[in-house]
Amino acid sequence: MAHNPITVELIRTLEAIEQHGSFAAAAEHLHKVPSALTYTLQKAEKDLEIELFDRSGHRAEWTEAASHILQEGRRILTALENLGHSAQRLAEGWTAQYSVALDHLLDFQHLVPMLSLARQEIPWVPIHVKQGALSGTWELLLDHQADLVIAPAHARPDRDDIRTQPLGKIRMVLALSRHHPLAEADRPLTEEELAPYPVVTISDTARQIPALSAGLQWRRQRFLVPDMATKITAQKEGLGVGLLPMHRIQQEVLAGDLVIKSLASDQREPDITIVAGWRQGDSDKTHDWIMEHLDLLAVN
Amino acid sequence: MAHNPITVELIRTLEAIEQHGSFAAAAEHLHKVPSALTYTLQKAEKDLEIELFDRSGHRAEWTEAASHILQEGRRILTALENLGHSAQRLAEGWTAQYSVALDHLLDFQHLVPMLSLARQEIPWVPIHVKQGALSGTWELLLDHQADLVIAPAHARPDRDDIRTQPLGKIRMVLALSRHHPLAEADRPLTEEELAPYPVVTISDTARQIPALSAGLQWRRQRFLVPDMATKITAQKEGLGVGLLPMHRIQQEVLAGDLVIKSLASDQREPDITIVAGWRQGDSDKTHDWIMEHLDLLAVN
DNA sequence: TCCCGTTGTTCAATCAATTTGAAATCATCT
DNA sequence: AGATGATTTCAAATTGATTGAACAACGGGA
Repeated sequence: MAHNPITVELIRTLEAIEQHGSFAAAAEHLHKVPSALTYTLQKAEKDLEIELFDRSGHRAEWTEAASHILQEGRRILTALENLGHSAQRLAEGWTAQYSVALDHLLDFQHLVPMLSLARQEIPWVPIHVKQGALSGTWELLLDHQADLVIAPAHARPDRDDIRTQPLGKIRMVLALSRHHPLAEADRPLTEEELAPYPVVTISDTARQIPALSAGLQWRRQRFLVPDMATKITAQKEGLGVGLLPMHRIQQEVLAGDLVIKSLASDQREPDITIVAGWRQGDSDKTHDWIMEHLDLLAVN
Repeated sequence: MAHNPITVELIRTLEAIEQHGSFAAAAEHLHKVPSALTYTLQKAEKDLEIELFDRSGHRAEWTEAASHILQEGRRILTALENLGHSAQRLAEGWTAQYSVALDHLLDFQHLVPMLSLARQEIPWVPIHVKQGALSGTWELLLDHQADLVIAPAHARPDRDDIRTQPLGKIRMVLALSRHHPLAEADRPLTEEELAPYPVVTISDTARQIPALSAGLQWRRQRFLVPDMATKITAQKEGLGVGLLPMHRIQQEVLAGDLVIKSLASDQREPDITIVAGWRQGDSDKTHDWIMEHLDLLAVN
C-alpha cells in the first residue's frame, strides 16, 4: 500500500516502446538491454495487478490500461519537468507568480501585448490578472493581492511605499441610450436636466480604503453594477446615465446605441490619467522584467 | 540532461519533512535513517543546482524553491496515484471516460442526480457532458462521440444497433414576448396570424444526418440561435416566436416576460417524448452502471 | 555555566533493486 | 530449412540507496 505502483520509470519505458515500436528498439533507445524492460514491465504488472501488454500473440500488444497510463503519464512527466525548471527560476530570483490588477475602466485588451511578450520571454512565471474598481484596485496592491496595478491616478492611496508611473489618459464621456429622453437634445446638458435619472455606478470593490465614486456624484438615485461591461449594457438599455470610457464604447457609439453628450456644468478635465503602480521595495527578476516593459501597457 | 532532476522520492521526502517538522522525525516516518534523507536532499540539490534548505542556521530553513516543489509536487503525486487507480479500473472493464450528450431541450440540471451519484459511486470514470440539437444529438451517438444520448424520440435514427428507453415527456408551448403584438390576444393563434414573425430556431448541430427542424416549420423567416438559453432570450426579447419547453421557461412565464398561447391549427400531441439512447453492443462496467441508474434521468 | 538532548552531516560498509548477458522460445521472412 | 528478430528467463554483476557509527552545532534547563 505504501508505495505508488506507477513509477516514472514505467512511464518513460512505455513512452519509448510506443515511440520505437518494439521492446528491443525501445531498450536500445533507453541505453538498456531488452531484459531490463521486461523486468520493469513485469514488476509494474505485478504491482498494479493488471496486464500492460497482451502477450498471447508473438508481438506484444498494448492493453487499454497501458495506453491510458502512457497518455496520462506523459502529462505527469512534463509536469515534473516543468516543476524542475520553475524551481530553478525561483532560485534564480524569479517569483512563483505575478499578479496584475486592472481597473474596470480598462479592459483585458490592454494587457495583451505585455502578456504575450511575457509568455514568450518568461514563460515560467504565470501571470494572474485580477479586476478591481475604484479604490478597490489599489487596495489589491496594498494587500499584496496584486504586484502591479493599472488604474486611474486619482484613486491612488497617498503612501510613500507606492510608486507609480503614468501610462496615458483615457477620455470619459457622458453617454446616454439612444432611447433616452435627452438623447435628442443638441446641447450641453445641465445637472438639473440629468437629476431625474439614476446614475449607473460600478460598485467599489474596496473593503478597507474609504470607497470612492467616480464622476457625476451629485446625490441621486444610483444603480450599482459589478463591472464595466454591465455598466455599458445598462446605459445602453437606458437603465441610467453615467460617464463611460470612450475607448470601450466606440462600437456602441458608431452603431448609434449610445449617444455622447457634454456636461454644461462640468469644469473638470475630461481625461483621466491612468498609471501603473507597484510597491516600492519589492524587487525580484519578475518585477524588473515588468518594469522594463511597462511601455507595452501604454494607454492610447 | 537526460534525466529529470525532480524525483518522486524527493517530493515524498519534502512532504514528510513538512509534516513532521524536522529531518529526523521525517526520516523515522519514512522508515529510514536521517542520513538517508541527507543523501536524497543533497543529491537533488546537486542535480537541480539549487538550494532546497538554508543551512546557515542550525535548524534547516525551507527555501522558496523547496516550498514550491512541495506544493506543486503534491499534485503530481496524487495524479500519479489516481493514474494507478484508473488504470486498474480500466483493466477491470471500466471505460476511461463516458460521454453523455444532452439535447438542447433539456438542461444540465437533468443530469445532476446521475452525475452526483456517479461521482460518489464510480469516481474513477470521468463523465463528459456534451450538448447537441435535433438530429445532431443523435449523430454524436452514431459517431461514437457520445456513449449515451438524452434526446427527443422523434429525431432518433432508424437503426437497429441503437437502443432507446423512454424517460418521460416534456411539454412544448408556443411562447411570445410580453411586448409581442399578439401577446394580448385571448384565443388560439392561427398560422396566418403568426406568419409575419420570424421563427426562432436552434441550429441543428448535425453534419451528416439530414437536418430536422422542430415544430412551426411553415416556410417563413427563421432566426437561428445556437442554444436553448439564447432561444429563450430571443423570444423573450420579441425577436421571434417559437415552441419552448415548458419546464425551462417557468420563471419567465411567472414573471410575465413570456406569454403562452395555443395554436389553432396544431393537431399534434404537444408533448415530446424524451428517451435515453445508446449503441447496442457496447458493453462494459461503466455502461452497465449507467443502465442500472437510468431512472435517475427520468424527465418530469 | 555546564550538561544533555536534539538537529543535521560525513563517510565507509552493506544491501538490494536494477541491470546485464547468455541461453531459450517462438514467429516471420526468404 | 535456415536466418532473423522479438521477447522472456535466470544467474551474475553493478550501481545507487541505505545504514550505522562518529562528529559538530545549537538550545534549553538546572
